[in-house]
Amino acid sequence: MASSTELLDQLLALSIMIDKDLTATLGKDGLTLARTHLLWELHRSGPVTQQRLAAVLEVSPRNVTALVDGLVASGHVTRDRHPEDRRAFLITLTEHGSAAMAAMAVQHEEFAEALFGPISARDRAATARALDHARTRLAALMEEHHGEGS
Amino acid sequence: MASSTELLDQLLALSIMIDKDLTATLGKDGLTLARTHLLWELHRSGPVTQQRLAAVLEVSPRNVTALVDGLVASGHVTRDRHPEDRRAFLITLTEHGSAAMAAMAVQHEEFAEALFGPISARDRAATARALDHARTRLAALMEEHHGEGS
DNA sequence: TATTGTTATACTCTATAACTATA
DNA sequence: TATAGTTATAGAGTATAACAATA
Repeated sequence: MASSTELLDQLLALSIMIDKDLTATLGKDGLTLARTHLLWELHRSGPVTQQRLAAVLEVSPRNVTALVDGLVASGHVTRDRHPEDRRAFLITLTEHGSAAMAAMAVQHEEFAEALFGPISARDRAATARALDHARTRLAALMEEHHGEGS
Repeated sequence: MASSTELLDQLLALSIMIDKDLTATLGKDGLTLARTHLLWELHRSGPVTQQRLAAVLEVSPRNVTALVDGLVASGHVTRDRHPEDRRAFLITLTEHGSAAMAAMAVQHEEFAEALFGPISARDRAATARALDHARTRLAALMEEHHGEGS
């Protein structure tokens, strides 16, 4: 009968499993979730400044410095002076980083297909509606809490 | 049309939001996700040893020591000598910890109701089917990877 | 000899505050 | 004066390895 609470618990259980699986998979390539998130953004946007990355990833500039340090060391990105603003750096994917993101895009689709492929179109549509509704509601709730907090 | 990939992305986006909201909410009570997870297990099982907690939470015994240290300091649990095994400790919820978990159970249901309450029974059932299927498939995948790894 | 938990050590993610170089 | 990024400092979560006390 799927009560709201059961649904939430199922969602959380699945999230935790995905997180664990992803962490293990990335770990084999010497990557972490946080660093991969940064690489993924770079893949989507092209070269950007660290300030920009901090805004998009919603983490502190200090944190971006650390993440980029690691990714430079692992050869996934380069940190070059910005040609027009000598205060800033441009973070750019190396070939290695690009290849890793291209492979990840493929894996991502395969993963999605493995998890949800065999499900009926009708159930997929219903699930999309439910998740979308939950996301909208949660965004509203967080907006309220934000108001309270400040 | 909700492709598998779109569904996965929606799921991931919602997971991240829930995680963020939960972290913020717990933070107001001086709790963290990892410590709350431990408290929740204690709430379900009653007093147990650290070894037991390490197994259930799937983290290292060393990590449990650190988590319990924090929870003792915040007054959520007590660490008492096991009456029958002098090597071990029994971790027990204090009244404060019990009250926190009782309140959390209520909040959890309210949260689920806010997110999924307004969704039709039919869509909830379809979502439950989809999530359950994904969980089962993922468990199988992880089992395979585990075999490869070792 | 096996188990329970700790100390020692280390890595990652995260944040704030103070500071430097540049705009 | 404002912005980009770093150094300094700190706390949480996580892990392995070596060790103590007890079984």
